[in-house]
Amino acid sequence: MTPRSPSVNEELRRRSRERILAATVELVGRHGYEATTLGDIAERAGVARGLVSYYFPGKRQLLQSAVHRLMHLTLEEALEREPRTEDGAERLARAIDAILGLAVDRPTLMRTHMAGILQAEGFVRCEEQQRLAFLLRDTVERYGSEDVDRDYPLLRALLMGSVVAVLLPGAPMPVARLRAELFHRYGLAWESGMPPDGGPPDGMP
Amino acid sequence: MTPRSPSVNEELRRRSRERILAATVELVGRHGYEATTLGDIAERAGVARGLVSYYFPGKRQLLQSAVHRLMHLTLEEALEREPRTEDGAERLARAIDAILGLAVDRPTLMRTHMAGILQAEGFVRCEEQQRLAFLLRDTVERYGSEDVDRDYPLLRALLMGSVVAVLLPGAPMPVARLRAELFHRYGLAWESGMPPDGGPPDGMP
Amino acid sequence: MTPRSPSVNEELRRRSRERILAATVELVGRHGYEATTLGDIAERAGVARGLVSYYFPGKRQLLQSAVHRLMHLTLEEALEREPRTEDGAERLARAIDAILGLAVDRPTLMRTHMAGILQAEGFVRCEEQQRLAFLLRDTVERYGSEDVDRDYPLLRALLMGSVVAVLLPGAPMPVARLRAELFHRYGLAWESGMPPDGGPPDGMP
Amino acid sequence: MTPRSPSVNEELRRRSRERILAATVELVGRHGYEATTLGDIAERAGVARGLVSYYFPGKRQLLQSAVHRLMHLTLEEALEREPRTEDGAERLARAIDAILGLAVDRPTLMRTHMAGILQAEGFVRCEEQQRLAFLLRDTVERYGSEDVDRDYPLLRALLMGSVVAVLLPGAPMPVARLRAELFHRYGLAWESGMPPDGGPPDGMP
DNA sequence: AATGAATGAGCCTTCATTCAT
DNA sequence: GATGAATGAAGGCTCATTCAT
Repeated sequence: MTPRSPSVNEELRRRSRERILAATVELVGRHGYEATTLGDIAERAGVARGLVSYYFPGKRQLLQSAVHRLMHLTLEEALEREPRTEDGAERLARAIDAILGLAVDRPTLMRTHMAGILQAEGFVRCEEQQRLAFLLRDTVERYGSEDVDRDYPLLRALLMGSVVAVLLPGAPMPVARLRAELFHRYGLAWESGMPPDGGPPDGMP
Repeated sequence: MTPRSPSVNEELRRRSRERILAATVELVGRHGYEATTLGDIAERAGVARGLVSYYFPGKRQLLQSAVHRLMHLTLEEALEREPRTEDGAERLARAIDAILGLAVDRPTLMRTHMAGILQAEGFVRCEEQQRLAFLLRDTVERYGSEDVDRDYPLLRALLMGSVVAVLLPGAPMPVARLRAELFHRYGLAWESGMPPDGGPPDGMP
Repeated sequence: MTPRSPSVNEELRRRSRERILAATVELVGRHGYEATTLGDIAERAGVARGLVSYYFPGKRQLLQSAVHRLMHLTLEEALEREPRTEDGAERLARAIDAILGLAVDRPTLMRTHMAGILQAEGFVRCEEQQRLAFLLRDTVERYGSEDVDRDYPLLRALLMGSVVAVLLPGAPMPVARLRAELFHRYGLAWESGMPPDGGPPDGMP
Repeated sequence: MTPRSPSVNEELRRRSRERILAATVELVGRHGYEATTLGDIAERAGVARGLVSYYFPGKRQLLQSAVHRLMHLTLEEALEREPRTEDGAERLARAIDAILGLAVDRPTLMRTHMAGILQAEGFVRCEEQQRLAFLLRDTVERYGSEDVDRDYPLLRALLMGSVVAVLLPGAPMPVARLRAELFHRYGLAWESGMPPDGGPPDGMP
């Protein structure tokens, strides 16, 4: 007989949002953007169709939030992985490997994401994007950048361009080669980073 | 009621195709992919709505053909520009500058194009794409590659990734910087290539 | 192997338009505005769903066109009815009876129509409305008005207000009474006009 | 945790209701029916979204209550205005002027209202409507009607029809003219009524 | 009495594509 | 070779309403 307490409401909201974001990553990652409808996402998330529109102002923005959240979580996990390190170079290496790893592990999702942010009006500053940006800026800073406002966009553009190069249909660039170029550019040791999926790819010296 | 001669027919066909392709480049370059309908394109080209679908098997493929044709023409012009040269390095430099120049001159078109080829089913081998590929392979070969089947995809991926990096919404990478990185990678002299729009950008050594 | 001739196209278009308009009058007249969907209308008209939107820029405008067309046809028929007359008063009487007759015969349709033109943006000058206006202006003119630009709006407003009064839910005004007031206002003889459905209603002196 | 006393509860309820009704008049009067959502109204009234539906059984009914309440208040004020009068003709004149005044002062609101009661199921007997009806019946009675059950609906229909004629989009009827016709019909003196906004309009004899 | 997260039916619209001519 | 009327699936979105608290 009493309205729900604010904290309960917040928890309710948070849970619904997360279910929707998770469902989005899953379905778009599997079937692509156009083949996934908001109805599919709602169904998968176990919420009503309208709730998706209630929380996210559009399909594209939803995907943005979902992928940026995934990138943030992945990056965070890589940076905090044991043995935890404070070494700036090591952290940058881990960041690079985390992003490239996403391209390898979830090619459809990342392709869709890249396509999305390239399209007009496709890039929107959502909360999740902000969190990812913060983490990446911090990584650049700890790496020893003297001008983060210059070096962060550079790293971001290089990473995104690399993701595209790796995912290019027809004749993609081998990840190992791109990793090597990026590592070389930033003066990182090959052994750094440690891609979750194992050691150096085949064919690398 | 005399049947048209085959050659006249072919000429008619060629003209219609070209008008459609030109209209596509223009409209998509101005308004983007989704905001441009096949009806708009047909109207602009001065042909009937149905003719567009009659010549091109889909909207996406039409865009592919249109952009690849533009890239091919641009590249060809750069390579044949006076003073014509047979020097492989110079020709590669010109090719890189031509592609980066397109990204700068027609950002919306190139963004749309990149988004298109990233999407599932987005990349189709059309005639125009073949011609572009041939020219680029030739450039790699004359540059001195010993393994064109390895080096051509590499160059292609690097170029496409660079276009994305340059066009990245939010915080793009400066073209000059990217040009420098590519030239350095391929051991090209800064003075090579000669971007049509002038000499080295400010701030570059 | 030759495109359809323009005249054939026009006939095709006219037929589709009319089927849609007729279906609209029928369905909205039976079930009301909100209970009728464009899909229902398309189905009834035997055309594809999209064709309705192709010809009419919106549901409301479609209804406007449909009802104005009906009013025009009804009015025209009343004015041309045998014995045809050139007498201005008689023609005005017929016009008044025709409009009031519509309110009586198709209450739901006319209620919906009145509601439509009262709503914001609800009144749009469509071709059908123009034709109706022309006929009514002509009637006012032949009646002997010295200032049609003043007297036509007056008649129109009186007629529309009368329709509303006749259709007012809860406690409508008897048509006969309203007819009497209008006829008196314009100095028309009770015997004029001749409503199609018979002589003077019961209870009138 | 002490239960609120019944009277306090009632006061709370009354206040919430009134805030909602006021917000409705304001928002619908400004933006129209469709452009106003229950959410907007709740926000403006400073209550929760659900409370509006809790108090009023539907959007249409809410609007009915809101406008009928406004009409009742306006009418009441006109009838009680100093110098207060018991003269039946004078009171009827005031009533007519009050209603026409509303059409002039709040065109969007009254248009919306008329559209609402014309629509199927649009007319609902709410408490506010009852109060308005009572006041108008009383006015008819004091005016000297011998058959209120016949004359009240007549007056009501004439008034509503007049409001429509005045508000007709495209080519409305001048209020002064309509006022004259109504006054003439009921044998009222032009000087009666006294529209709040001043004396007889220009151009009237 | 009041809250607001959640519901979900239903709507209009767009537009690539087809096909008779 | 070309036309354009017609198709019809698909889609995102709004919003009045419900209900647990």
